Amino acid sequence: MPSAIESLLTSNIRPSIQRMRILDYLRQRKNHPTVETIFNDLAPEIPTLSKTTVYNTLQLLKENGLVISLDLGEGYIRYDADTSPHLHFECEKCGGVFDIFMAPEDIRKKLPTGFVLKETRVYAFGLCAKCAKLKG
Amino acid sequence: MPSAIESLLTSNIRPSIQRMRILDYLRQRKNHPTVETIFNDLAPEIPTLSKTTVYNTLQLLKENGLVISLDLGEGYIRYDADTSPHLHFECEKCGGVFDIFMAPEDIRKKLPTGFVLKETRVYAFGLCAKCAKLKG
DNA sequence: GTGTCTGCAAACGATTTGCAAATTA
DNA sequence: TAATTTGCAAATCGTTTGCAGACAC
Repeated sequence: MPSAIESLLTSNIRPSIQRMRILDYLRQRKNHPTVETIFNDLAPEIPTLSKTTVYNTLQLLKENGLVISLDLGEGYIRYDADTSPHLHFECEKCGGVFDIFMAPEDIRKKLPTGFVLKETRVYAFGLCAKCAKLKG
Repeated sequence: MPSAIESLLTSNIRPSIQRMRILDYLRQRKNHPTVETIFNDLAPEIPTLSKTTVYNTLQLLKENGLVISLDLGEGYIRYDADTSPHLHFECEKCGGVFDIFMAPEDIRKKLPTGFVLKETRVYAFGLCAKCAKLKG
């Protein structure tokens, strides 16, 4: 995995402090954070940071394939620096989002004749192992 | 398939004109309409209809399992009176949403030990057969 | 210096909420 | 008439946009 600055330069993105830190943050914390979370966590070390910059940067990173976005119907969008094909499992109890490495290509076979698959979004909801045990 | 009024009465929902027409509309047009579409199409025949009532009714129908909702990340929610397990294929060209009858249960086998699957949302994006042919 | 980036403030738009009038049992 | 339903208007909130100042090459 190339460093954040290397990844940005490869995509011809100017490696500003804000962009490097946001990409680094997403690569370190793999818990699919929201704009709100990213902003709150980085604001202390970048006091002048604005949410607009977080939005702008995430859109830029997404356009360049450095991150993907998840819309689990919560009313906001989560971001993930792991761009490999995998699906997301949201625990309905703790709200945690877990990565499940199944090939979404399995869906391709089921498509009607002539359809062309470009992207799949597979979201699963339920309980993670921890919460399933605790459940009364 | 019971009639709209029968389905409402079975769920102990008062069968108002608005509720019957909205449920009927969803059962007839299987194109996964939005609140906007439903409102615009029904407003001529129910001149006093408000969007609030469409929102209220859809929420009520959803809570009673008479419809399901789809969030394809478009910024608004679509509704579907077909509550049988199936996935949705959105054509990136015409925007149409097609039903694909694959068992989402296939995902269950891939979950880590201890995880409990409650719901799956499988969305596929690409081109429908018609648009794939037209594509230059 | 010229173009890009940042960030404040305002705008946007789908959805939700408050509440009074209308409807139904 | 008492409980429910409707629908207007305002509020909400994540996200987008306009633009002026800050920064980089």
